[in-house]
Amino acid sequence: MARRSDHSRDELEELIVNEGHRQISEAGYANFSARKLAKKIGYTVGTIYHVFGSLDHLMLAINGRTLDKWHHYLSLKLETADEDRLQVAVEAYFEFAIVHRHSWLALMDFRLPEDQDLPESYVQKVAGVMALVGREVADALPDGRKAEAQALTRSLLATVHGHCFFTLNGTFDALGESEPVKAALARVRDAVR
Amino acid sequence: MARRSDHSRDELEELIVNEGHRQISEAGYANFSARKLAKKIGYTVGTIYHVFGSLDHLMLAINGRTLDKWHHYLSLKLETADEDRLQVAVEAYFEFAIVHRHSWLALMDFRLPEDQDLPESYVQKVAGVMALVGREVADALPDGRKAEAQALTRSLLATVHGHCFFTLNGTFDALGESEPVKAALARVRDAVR
DNA sequence: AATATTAATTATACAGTGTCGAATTAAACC
DNA sequence: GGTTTAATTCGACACTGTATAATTAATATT
Repeated sequence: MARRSDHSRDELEELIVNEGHRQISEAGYANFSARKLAKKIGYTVGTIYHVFGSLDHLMLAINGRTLDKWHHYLSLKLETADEDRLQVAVEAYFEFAIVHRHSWLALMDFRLPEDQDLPESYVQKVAGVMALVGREVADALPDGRKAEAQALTRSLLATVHGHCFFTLNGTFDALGESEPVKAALARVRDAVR
Repeated sequence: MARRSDHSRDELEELIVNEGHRQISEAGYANFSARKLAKKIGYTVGTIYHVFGSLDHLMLAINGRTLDKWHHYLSLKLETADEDRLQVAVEAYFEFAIVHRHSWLALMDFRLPEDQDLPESYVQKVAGVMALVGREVADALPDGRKAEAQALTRSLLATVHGHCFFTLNGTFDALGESEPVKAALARVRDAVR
């Protein structure tokens, strides 16, 4: 059928990203398929293709949704934190990744073909998460070092990320690490003291 | 044909892993296919299936090969290093990942189904890399802190890994980080001082 | 030396996948 | 009411990993 008015273009986009995000959250990136998604929302693959152009673009939208949720989660946790805001940030980073394991890993596993680079909107979302953490890093830094805040934030994000990644992909299990959050926080403390 | 004597079972394994590793090195994990690999070495998919049982097991073998090469590379670099061995270790970590981009990323992107866990032989290889770095960390640590060496090594591996990962997957580009190795090394120095 | 056994290799089939263009068909326009 | 427009579906293509049955070459047995 054509130009069905049961969903506007925007509604359809929302519908697809929503269900796509749910499927990845439940079954993981490896088991994700556009056909299954289409069937679930009562459309055909062609429609998804028509709306997003390719699986890659759909994945960017789905991962973008994950970034939004992540930002929201971090922001919420930081809102209600008083003391030890760095600790809250690190813990929230881990919590989100562990609770939303599959969609968080999809964020890491998916990569665009080498010739394409990330769309600006996506980069903005990443920068948004960084800005959130960046404020805490800046606040925690002694007065003489405030200028380092930006660069240090990037580095600490990577630091925490590494610990989080090793936790989720089994490397820390293999190496006998049982308190990864504690370790990550210790590295952060080493850097801001 | 059957029981062809042009390759023994071991030779065949070696042949497959070798060509598989080469293909991933060149085209990346996403473009890897058992059929292409089989054709290249003059066999059929069935043979690969017969030898390795599944793509997952083949991938473990290929990634195992990457770990071997990585270990070898690190070990070589550390052999000829005198001063600043920690810096050499961090730089070598990055160098290998950048030069062998695709196979290094395959190491991170590939994941077994959730119910299976990594075979002992694979875990041993990961532990081998850790042991290599562990010695340098232990040496760099002040006398009073030698007991921390093991735990700290795990944490610093994760730290460097995070920086390396963000370098390769474009996150650092998005965040404006232009000297990731320097940043990683700074975090390491923060921790061992 | 001929035959029977064993197992490596191939052939074939199956149920999927993303992509894509042509054929529909519902809605909007005149 | 007829025509244009574009959303949706359909069908085809070239792949993928998996799996089993059919071959066939090497080995063992007689």
